[in-house]
Amino acid sequence: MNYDPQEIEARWQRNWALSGSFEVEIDSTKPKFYCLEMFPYPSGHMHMGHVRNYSIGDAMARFQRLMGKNVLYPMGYDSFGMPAENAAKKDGGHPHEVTHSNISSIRSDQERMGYSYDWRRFLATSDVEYYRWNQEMFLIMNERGLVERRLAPVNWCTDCDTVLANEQVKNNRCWRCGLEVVQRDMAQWFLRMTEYSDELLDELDHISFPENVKAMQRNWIGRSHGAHINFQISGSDSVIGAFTTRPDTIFGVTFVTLSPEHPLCEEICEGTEWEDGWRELRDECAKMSEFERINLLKEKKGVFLGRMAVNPMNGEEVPIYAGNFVVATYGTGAVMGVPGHDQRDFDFAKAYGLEIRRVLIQREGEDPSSPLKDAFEGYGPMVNSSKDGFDGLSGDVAKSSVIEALESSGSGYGKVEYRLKDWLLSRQRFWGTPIPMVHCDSCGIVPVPRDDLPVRLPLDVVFSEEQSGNPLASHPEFTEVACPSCGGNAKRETDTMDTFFDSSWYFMRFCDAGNDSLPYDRKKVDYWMDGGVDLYIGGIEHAVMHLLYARFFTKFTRDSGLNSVGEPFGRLVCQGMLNAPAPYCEKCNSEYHVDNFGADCPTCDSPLSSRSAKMSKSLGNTVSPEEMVSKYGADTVRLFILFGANPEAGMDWSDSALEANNRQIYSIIDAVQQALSVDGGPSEMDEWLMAKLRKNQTSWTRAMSNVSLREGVMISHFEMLTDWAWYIRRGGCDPITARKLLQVWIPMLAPATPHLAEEFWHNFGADGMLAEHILAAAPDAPDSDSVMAREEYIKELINSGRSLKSLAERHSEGEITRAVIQTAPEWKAEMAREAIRLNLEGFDFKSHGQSHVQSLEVFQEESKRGEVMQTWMALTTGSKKKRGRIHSWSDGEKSLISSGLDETAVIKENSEFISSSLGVGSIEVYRVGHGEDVGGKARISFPLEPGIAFL
RNA sequence: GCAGGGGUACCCGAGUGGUCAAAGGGGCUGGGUUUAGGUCCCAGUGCGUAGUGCUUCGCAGGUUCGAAUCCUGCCCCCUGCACCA
Repeated sequence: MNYDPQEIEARWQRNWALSGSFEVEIDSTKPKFYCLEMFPYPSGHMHMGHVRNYSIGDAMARFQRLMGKNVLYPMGYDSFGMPAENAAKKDGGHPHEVTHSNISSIRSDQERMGYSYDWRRFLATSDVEYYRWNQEMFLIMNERGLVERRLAPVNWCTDCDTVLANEQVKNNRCWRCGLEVVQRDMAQWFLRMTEYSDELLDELDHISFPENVKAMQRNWIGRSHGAHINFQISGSDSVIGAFTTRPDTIFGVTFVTLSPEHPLCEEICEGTEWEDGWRELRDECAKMSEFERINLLKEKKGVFLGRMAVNPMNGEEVPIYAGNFVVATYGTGAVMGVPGHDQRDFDFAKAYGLEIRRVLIQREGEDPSSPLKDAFEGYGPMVNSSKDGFDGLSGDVAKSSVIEALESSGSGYGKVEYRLKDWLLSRQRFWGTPIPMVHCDSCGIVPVPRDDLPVRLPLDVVFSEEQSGNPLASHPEFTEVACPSCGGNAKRETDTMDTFFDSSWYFMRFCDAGNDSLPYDRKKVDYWMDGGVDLYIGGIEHAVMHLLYARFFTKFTRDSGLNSVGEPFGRLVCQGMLNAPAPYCEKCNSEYHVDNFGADCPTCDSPLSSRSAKMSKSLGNTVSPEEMVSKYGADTVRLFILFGANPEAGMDWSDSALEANNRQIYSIIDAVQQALSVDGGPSEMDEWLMAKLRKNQTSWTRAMSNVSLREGVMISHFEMLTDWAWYIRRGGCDPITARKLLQVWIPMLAPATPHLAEEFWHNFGADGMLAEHILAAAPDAPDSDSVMAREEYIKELINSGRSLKSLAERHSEGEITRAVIQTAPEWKAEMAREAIRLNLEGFDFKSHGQSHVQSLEVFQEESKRGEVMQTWMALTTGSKKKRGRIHSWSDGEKSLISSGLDETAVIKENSEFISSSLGVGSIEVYRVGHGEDVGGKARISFPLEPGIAFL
């Protein structure tokens, strides 16, 4: 076959589209499989990371179709967001046009790869057909009390000109542009995601996300159980509320610390000598950059505020400090200081000369007054409690006793605190879903009635670099509106939604993408989403953001009666990084742009080596999918990607490995063509090939089901080929067997290399397209094991013969021309059969083995005793390092022995093959005793391991 | 510091009590096919040895008849979070 991937691939892509092979609807006769990749932001062309993501998804979608599943596999675009808006600002035009031209180019790249999407379900979140349902969802949330507008300190990114959600701030920097964020007080729209904190956390135990993703989400939600404790300010009506997870250390409190931003600070020290100190600390903290904070915070810094607080448990007065280490936004922004049992407080107390009190001991009997070198942060019995009834209590009992006491005195209560915050939804940008709210002078904030939806983004907006702020705000046709409630003059909300809102439910919209009267039909979503998306593939970077928002959203829609399922994703696979070589300086431990290959380090002038690094524009080590596809075809690129590493593992790009995979494709083509043209007759090898086929199909199905694609591809594209080559080498040439093989092998090639497989299927003359074919499960065949073992026997014989021959060559004068093979004598074979039989009966070889051998007839022959014993031990107990053969033989080998395999006959039948494989002119074979004991090899002969002498 | 994942031969990478000197691929070496590259096929790739032996799966111990695999301690790498009370 003249392999022209460009022609073949285009042709089959056309045919699949024409016949609608991948278009699916609800079908109650088949199990469903929903395969989904995190949809892309359309930034132009597809890059290799996308190729990896979608090649994994497509392989799984195609595999599941072969398994008879009804597979939903859609594609769409997360097309709202800043890059398009920025591009419009820079180059003119409207983000809408920029976006749509990008979508068409990435889509054509995807089509060129042959991904089997149901393109009818295409969606782009920036199209009003999609985002109007965002607005509807928002209004439903509002009706359910999940929307809140409130004034709050928010994260502001100056570069992006907008606020950011907590999740979008990494190390105090904007996740998108990397600029440091600043705090601002603004009135913003929030979604009350914290309503679902517990469910979001607890359900993690029941979903199959990778452990690291679960850990990140658990961390993020950060639930801690503890107590809220009120410390009365001495001589004031005000109270400092502090959250602690360690109420059992309440008697160790020797100070209370407020965050410098805490509103009570000012009240406490205003007009006193302490005020200046506090103001200084507060200002310092407020303007601290991230870098400074990391350095400064190593040193705990605090100022006394001049007043005392009362410990509600014992009435003791302790000083109140403001401290730079107290986070304003966590808990209450106030901490009780227990230096004896908290290292941070310990350091603080040391620095400011505060009392360190021991109120827990590590173990019973320890001296309660022994001083502490460091804080003891573990649990232990309470001591030195300045109130009766607590000493001796420890752990949870101690905690709940303290909480009980606090509750009965009204000075505190048990409390669960979360790190998770409500979702800050509003963005001060144009290219997003308009928030459907109206500000009316007389009615206040009024939601847009659902019948008035959608609130459309105007298309007649001119973007320019000079402008700052949201262009919507200066677009009167958009902002001027009649109040839906009173009809008076009102202004539209100009904030738009965070784009994570769009991606929080698109997977449900895909189930019913064309619906123009509802976000989606409940029946359809309940069918496709049952048990969640069956396989969701994407990058780890969304472990917290997207995956948490989507989980929240699904629970909200469930509680609103829109769908049944509460967890959106059944199985999540995060694909690993795609790396490529980059110049690397070991001395500076840094990577440089590929332009530096062969040069010296730009920093230290030492020679650069090479190291694998994440493909990135900045290093220039990217590989263009278009280029690779035009050079080798999509199938080669897909094969390389899937075979290079399992989905979760990182993988290195390698041009030579890509070429090797291309060669592999040629080999497969040759093999398939050969299989289509063999014209011999049946042989013993047919049964073997069929046995291997069954075995391969079974392990392939298992591997693929488990998304172990590398293993799957290895079987379909490598082992199957090796088997075919062996079949031919061993003289197999039966056209009927070959067709039986192809009937199964060709479909197995489809997940990774679908075009090639489809072409084979066509040449094979099968009915219909492979894309719509269902592969029957491999039939059971009980004799497979021994058929394979028999062939394995010959392989092993050749293998050990080869290594022996090289030894023999060193010991023999002349050239080696022949081999004499002595198979094990009947008594050894008989002994092996008996050992296998006894083992099945549960015979205790350790205690009765010795006496059993001695009772055997062969043992009576004195000259043989040593060999008999040796054979018996090798068969049963083995040596220190090697187990007895009855344990190490495979089922197939055991059945060969038990059925009395005639080794001599097998070798004779295959003598020509064996002698040519061993590179000897001839071989002679007989059972030990039936000929001369050449080279004294009789003793070495063992069942399945004949003695071989080279002459 | 906390959490999660890792460390296997020249490289990538499977393997989670015995069938393991350890799959598969890449690279490298040798042979064959090819009267041209290329492709393709076969073999070798820890050391030893006319065969059952020795050493090796981050380091050091331990459990076991037997450990890459289980346990303990340590070192190193990656990822995320981080004065979170």
